[in-house]
Amino acid sequence: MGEVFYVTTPIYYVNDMPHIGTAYTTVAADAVARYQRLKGRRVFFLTGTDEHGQKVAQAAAERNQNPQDWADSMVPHFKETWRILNISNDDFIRTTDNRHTKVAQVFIQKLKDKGDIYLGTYEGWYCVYDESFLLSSQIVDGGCPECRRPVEWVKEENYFFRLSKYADRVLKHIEENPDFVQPESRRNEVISFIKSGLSDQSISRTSFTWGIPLPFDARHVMYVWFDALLNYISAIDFGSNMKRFEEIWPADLHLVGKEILRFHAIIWPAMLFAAELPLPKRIFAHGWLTVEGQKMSKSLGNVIAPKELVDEYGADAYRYYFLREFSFGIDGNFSRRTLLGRYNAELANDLGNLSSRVLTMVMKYRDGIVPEPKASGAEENRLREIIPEILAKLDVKMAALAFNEALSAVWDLVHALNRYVDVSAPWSIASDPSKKKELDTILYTSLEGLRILALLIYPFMPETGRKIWERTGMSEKITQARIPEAANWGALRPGSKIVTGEPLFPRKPE
RNA sequence: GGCGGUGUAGCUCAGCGGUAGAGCACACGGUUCAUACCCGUGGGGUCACAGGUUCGAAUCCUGUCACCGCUACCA
Repeated sequence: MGEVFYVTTPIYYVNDMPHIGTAYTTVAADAVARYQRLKGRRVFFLTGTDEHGQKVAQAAAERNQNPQDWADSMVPHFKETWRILNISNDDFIRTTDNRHTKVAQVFIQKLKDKGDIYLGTYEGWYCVYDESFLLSSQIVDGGCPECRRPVEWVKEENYFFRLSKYADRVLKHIEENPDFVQPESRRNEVISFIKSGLSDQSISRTSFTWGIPLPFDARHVMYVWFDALLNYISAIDFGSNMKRFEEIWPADLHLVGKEILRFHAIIWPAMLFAAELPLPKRIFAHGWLTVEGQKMSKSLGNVIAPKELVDEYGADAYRYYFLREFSFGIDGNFSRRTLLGRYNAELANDLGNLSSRVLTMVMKYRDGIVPEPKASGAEENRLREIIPEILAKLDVKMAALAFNEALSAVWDLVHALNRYVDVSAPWSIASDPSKKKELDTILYTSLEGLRILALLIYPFMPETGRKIWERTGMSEKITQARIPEAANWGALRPGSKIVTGEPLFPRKPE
């Protein structure tokens, strides 16, 4: 079971356009997926959209559209955003897909048959926007404590899921598996929340119809969260192709924002226990992004679309910035100043310039032909020795989802290469025929270092990794390369032809 | 109110019992292959504050202040 490395993003709610917060999760998931593929794992990387619920129905009604048309019109914005960010998802699930609604119905029927779902009545306050029931004590100034919108008094018949029945099992699982919910601070919050007592969850609605009908009572539609969580199994053919399902499930990693951790860490495991399915191996809640020190919100008008930044900096610089600047588990602040600063200092000056200077010298001194290296000296050995260390560190940091530290480790190689070139000073011996072998060795070593660097960069910046790889004269595709083998010294063949090109990251004015 | 976290160089943060660290910014030196880039060196911190434990505390304990998260409750 679960031979495939299965990584997921949340499915994004179609009422909002994708923004840098949405993309943050997806970019991180993509780096994980690409890194695992680079290591030779079979990977299944899933993202998608969450399309049911009252909010969608209302948004559609405001535009005189039916909900399906409205959702259909929103989905391309997500797909396009993932395309321009070079996201390598293997599938895109929509909760309005037939394959999803079928699975959701099969799943809920199974729980009903088991007696884990019962009919009850709810009377109380309800926030339409958040689709959540509220205690009167939670009401703040007559509004929802979360979104501040007015609340409604409702009385309706609902089906309930016996969450309370599984509370102890979920708690035990979280306590016995320290890696199940991360980071630790979030795990502690989840534990204390469960300990404070869980009540059964209302999982159906009758006040509107935009949802998946309950197979055992067509007057009800499924509560949007119950529906949404099931995307993780509907996309991999639960119930219809169990062979495939078992190859992929359980998920190795659910990446979520901190605001939806509770659904993933409590309700989802309880649902899986009820269905007698294995639990995901790990749920990681990342932090939120502020923009120039302020919470990102429509009312403040500071919501940033990824496209805006990609148009200016390119997809790879975008990806690099968001993975390098922030510590994944905690909140971070996006600012134009730090984006520009990292772009110029780390991408243009450090990496781009390194690539230029090495390739230019090979072109200039050896007509673009990869030279045959001779005996390694102390500086060559020093450079070569750090590569296994960096590989090891990269692996540890990627396992911890510490993308910023992983990239920092990769940049150790960038700096080491720049230092190597300086110390070796190939330009000082370029015109001395008696130093030909020495120059050959320096140029080969620089190129080979650059080639390996391309490989390590690839999960984070796929286009840049590919370009550098090809420019160093590698004819094999980087997509076929695997670490650690491809990171072994000496794969670059003397006699190959290197390629120069436009600067990878042209410096931008401050 | 309860539980938890954070407070370290101008900025962002790492360190979490053994002589204060990184990157950026700043200053100086080297170099000229390269995207006016790279490499090296340096200045800069009573590690929030006050007590305590210890041979020794940024690191452990207690208290205070500030900010943050989760949660509860009163009106």
